[in-house]
Amino acid sequence: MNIIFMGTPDFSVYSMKQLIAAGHKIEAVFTQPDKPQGRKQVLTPPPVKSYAEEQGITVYQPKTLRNSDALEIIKRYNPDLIVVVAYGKMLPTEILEFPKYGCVNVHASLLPRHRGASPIQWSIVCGDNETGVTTMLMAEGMDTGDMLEKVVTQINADDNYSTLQTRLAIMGADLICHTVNELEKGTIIPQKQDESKATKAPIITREIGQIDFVNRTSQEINNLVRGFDPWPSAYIELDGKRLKIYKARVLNAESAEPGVVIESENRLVVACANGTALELIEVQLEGKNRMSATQLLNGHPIEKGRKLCD
RNA sequence: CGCGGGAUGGAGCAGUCCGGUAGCUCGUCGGGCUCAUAACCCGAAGGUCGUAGGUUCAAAUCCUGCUCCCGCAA
Repeated sequence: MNIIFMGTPDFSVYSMKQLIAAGHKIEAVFTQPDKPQGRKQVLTPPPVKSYAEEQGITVYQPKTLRNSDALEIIKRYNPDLIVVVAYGKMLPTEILEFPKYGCVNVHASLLPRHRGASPIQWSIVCGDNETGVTTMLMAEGMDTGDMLEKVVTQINADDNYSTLQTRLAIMGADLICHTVNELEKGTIIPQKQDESKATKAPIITREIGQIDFVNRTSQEINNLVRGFDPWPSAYIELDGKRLKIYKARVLNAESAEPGVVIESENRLVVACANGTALELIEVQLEGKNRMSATQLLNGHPIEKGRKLCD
């Protein structure tokens, strides 16, 4: 098949590579414009662009697809199919309807659960036991298209955003290749999404990572820690500085006021809601490197009984 | 030149404003206590204070250049 590929982050590169390996011809690539990144604010190309250039594929980085320019480009290539993987822009109807086989999206959740920009993080934060990848025929709404194929994976206790993202990217790459082949053969019957079961996975912002010991159980907080590792990470305020939490452990119920430090000698344990408690294991203080809670306590003693959360 | 924090024995920090014999918590090693211990007690080793230069009788500390790490921002 002749394909136009649209995607931006590393997650997308997996699918793109696999499609090429499967013998599909990627005619052109659409990706987000280069953005300033890092401490020096250097203009950096998205991973998909770097890979496309390696492969000698033409790259387009329009600010928007909602004008005639984008449609003209696509008409010129006359693709059989457009594959969209974490592109980060909505496609207008004219583009959605143009290719012979339509536009297929790879979405990193089991739709209709977690529609939106950050399905992987939210699946962990919400405490889901399983998640997966869904391919769908794109429609106008946000991830509302008819579903084509799904694969499922368990979310393990030691999964974090990073590990799950990599696993889903690999699964997604295999799935999209399979879906494309099946589409070509015409053997898939698209299935409508059950609107009543739809949930949203809005884009992640830093503030969502703020830990609330008072109103959340240690299990919920640990999910937040895992879902936001390594970015943007769950955090608390400590002496006016931000303390990121990268690794924690859920402990048995303790009868203590939520938000209070109940152990601070060799390890750091904080009481949470509903009689639960969380041991902070790996942390990072603003301006410092990542360290164990024990190391933190060596240099920054924290009194037992202190309240860490308002 | 986007804003900001930092570099001090193996680890995490204090000391820097107000120059003058480098300290704390841990780790390591040796000894003791104990049925035993990751617990406790006693003792020891280990630092050209990131780097280059300057000021000074004297610099971790003041001044200047450089390198590296990190937070914000994405």
